[in-house]
Amino acid sequence: MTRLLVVEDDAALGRALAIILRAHRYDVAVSTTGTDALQKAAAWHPEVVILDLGLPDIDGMEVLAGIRGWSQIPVLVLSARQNSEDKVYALDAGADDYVAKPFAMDELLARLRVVTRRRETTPEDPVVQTAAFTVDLPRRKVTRDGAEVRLTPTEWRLLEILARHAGKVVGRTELLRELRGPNLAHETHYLRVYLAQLRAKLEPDPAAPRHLITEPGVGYRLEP
Amino acid sequence: MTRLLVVEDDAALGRALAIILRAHRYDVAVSTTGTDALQKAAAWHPEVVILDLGLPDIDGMEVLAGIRGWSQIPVLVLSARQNSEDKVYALDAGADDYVAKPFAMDELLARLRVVTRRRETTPEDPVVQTAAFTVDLPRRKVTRDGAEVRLTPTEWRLLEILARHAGKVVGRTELLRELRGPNLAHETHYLRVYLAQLRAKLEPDPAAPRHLITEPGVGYRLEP
DNA sequence: CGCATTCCTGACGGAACCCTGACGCGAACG
DNA sequence: CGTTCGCGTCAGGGTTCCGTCAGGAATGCG
Repeated sequence: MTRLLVVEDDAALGRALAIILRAHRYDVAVSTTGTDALQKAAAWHPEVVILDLGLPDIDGMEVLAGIRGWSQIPVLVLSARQNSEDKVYALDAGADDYVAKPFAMDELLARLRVVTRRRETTPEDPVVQTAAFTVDLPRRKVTRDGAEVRLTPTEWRLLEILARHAGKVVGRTELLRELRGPNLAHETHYLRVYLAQLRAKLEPDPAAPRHLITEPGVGYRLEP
Repeated sequence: MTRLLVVEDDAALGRALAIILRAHRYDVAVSTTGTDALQKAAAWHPEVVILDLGLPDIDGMEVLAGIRGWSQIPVLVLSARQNSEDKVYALDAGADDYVAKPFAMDELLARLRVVTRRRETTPEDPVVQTAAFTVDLPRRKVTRDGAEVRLTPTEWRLLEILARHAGKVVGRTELLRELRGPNLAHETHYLRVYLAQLRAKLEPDPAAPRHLITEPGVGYRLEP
């Protein structure tokens, strides 16, 4: 769930927003003051901030500046001011969007999706580690004792599948389907050859594998 | 200068926009039809698109979909429709912002700065360095041993994409989509030729590349 | 209109890789 | 005790993939 910080001094509106946003599967926290907002932003690390500029203690623009001082998280500004001057000021100060009140809820939700969509396209980096080697899936790299290991495309795809199911057994037919398509899902010999190649490149003692383990009669398993 | 494509069927408004935007140091091209917009987007590779939804030939939403089919460049939608329904539809279809007509020019410029700002900050470091050469993305320059290296436009675009994903592998199809559009995403030979040209200009020993590395069967990678 | 640069395609050599076959070994089983 | 089955190892032919060179087409510039 996406963590979302709502900064809104109007308690009724804040509660309403929180309810609707939670219904749309956001993990919502609400601040009613600027100081609390800055504190929550630093401590809770929300992934998006909805910021109403009208706050009781400090100016909303200062809250924005305070956040931008150390973070690039998306900030969507909400304000009663409609003149373009204020919009320009907020947008140039680092806001990712500006919605004037009164606003349509579905539009706010859509604009929220826009700013969060950008983060999602940057996939997280799942890295699988074992005692002997490290598999970096997004970078498509395998390192052993700090040095990069060169793998052929097929070797990599095989290791990738095992790494995605790290710790679990992957059936032979499933592996072969991914590697060679559904028609040749019974050529188990093919797997043995490539498993041997992977072990030769990655295992300290290829004859006694500790991480690329075969489950007799079933398939193979990558043990972290 | 930031390349900016304005898609606007109203010739007078299009010209006015172009003049103002050029005064703000954008490199502007104008399309008055949807087909021309799609063609220009693929051929000219603008960095931002301003898209009016009301077009004479094809629906503006289809233009948006056409661009989103192969590129993630920011698209700022301009429309006379004010109801939130249309806004939600466009935003969810991949638009980065939605400005309703009539609009204040300074607000449009501010929102333009927002979407371009994001592009500039996406790479962690806008300057990618290797042991042999330096790629300065904002200045569009490559230096090697202190001297600037002259690159052709295509060579630069290729290097730019690799630099944006520095350290990570970029798939062949992704590279070709960015370079030549979605239809020719299988001409891998084209990539080999240009990679060779880049290596000849940048690598100390082009026969044994250390930074412009090929990942067999997958794509290429720029190693810092 | 002529020149220069750049873009793109084709042909070719070489290297890397994929896949298959043959064989050895140990365990399970009758 | 012999057979069978599954697994691992080694090696080699065929093929794919990559890099290089070259040249015509297209484009931009003076």
